[in-house]
Amino acid sequence: MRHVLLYGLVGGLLIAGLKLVEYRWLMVEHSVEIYGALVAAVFAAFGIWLGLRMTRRTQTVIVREVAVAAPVDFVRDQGRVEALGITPRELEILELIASGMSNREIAQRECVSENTVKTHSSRLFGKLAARRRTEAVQKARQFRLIP
Amino acid sequence: MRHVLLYGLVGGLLIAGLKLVEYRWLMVEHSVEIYGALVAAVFAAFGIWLGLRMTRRTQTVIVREVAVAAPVDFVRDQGRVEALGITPRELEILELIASGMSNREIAQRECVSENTVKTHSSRLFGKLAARRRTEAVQKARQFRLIP
DNA sequence: GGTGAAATCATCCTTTTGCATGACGCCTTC
DNA sequence: GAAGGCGTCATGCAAAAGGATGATTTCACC
Repeated sequence: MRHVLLYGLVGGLLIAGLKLVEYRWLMVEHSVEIYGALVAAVFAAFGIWLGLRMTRRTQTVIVREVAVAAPVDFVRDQGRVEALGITPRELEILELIASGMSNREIAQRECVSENTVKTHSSRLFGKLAARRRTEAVQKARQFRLIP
Repeated sequence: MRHVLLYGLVGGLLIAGLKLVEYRWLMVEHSVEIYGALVAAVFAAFGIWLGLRMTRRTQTVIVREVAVAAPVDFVRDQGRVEALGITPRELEILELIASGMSNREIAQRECVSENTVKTHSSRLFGKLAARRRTEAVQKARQFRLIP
């Protein structure tokens, strides 16, 4: 880390500086205790500063999930789809049923016979354990198969 | 702060300890530089530790609002209800239909005859301009009459 | 005390839906 | 090439749903 190198450098300079101070400038007889205390104080301050510096940017980002009134973009529970063994075609029919169309209308829209639609919806009901289309729609919505 | 007092105390003890070490135990002629480096290292470490300790709780809590599937508390569009002239009873029947029940089941649940349920739903379909219960449910949901 | 909305029930009839069952063609997979 | 999933279509029957119409009761409101 850059700080450590910087720390070492500054430390060395400080020591040298203190030595100079003792030998060249003050020329006073300081006791070793005072000398040590000086060094200690300087380095302690520097350490605290370094510690603060190192931890200053330690911002703990707490992602709090807040219930925001969001137009929940629908995502299909694909796992459930596969778990129930619902085929893509059945899913289409399911959506059309949920939109309120009759079997006949669905048949015309999808260009298949009404019997085919009946077959699909029957299988769908079986897989959803529903006995009516309204129940199928309700359960499908619960299972997040349709919006 | 408690930490500062503790720091001073430990600092004094350390200095005293180092003095003892120098005078009583090792009795070796250490250069002032080494002695200073020792003290510096100890106090620097202590300072860093103290700095870390002091700033540990300085967590900047950033609350990031995340759009989460908010079960938007449903509020019925009472205006629409009145505009369509839908009666409370019809609204009840509508909810039961939307929950996937058959006319017979609704009749039993509400302790009325199946014919009554049929009448209610028929009127409901008329007011909602729906020809099937699934369509009625879809439109009612669009109109925010039901969740 | 009459009026009207709301809820209840009925009857007849049609349409829709649901269930069971079988079959065929097209793919992919083994 | 056999097996199985998927989509397609059919037939027959039973149940459910829906439409039209009329009737009765209750209750609030004028």
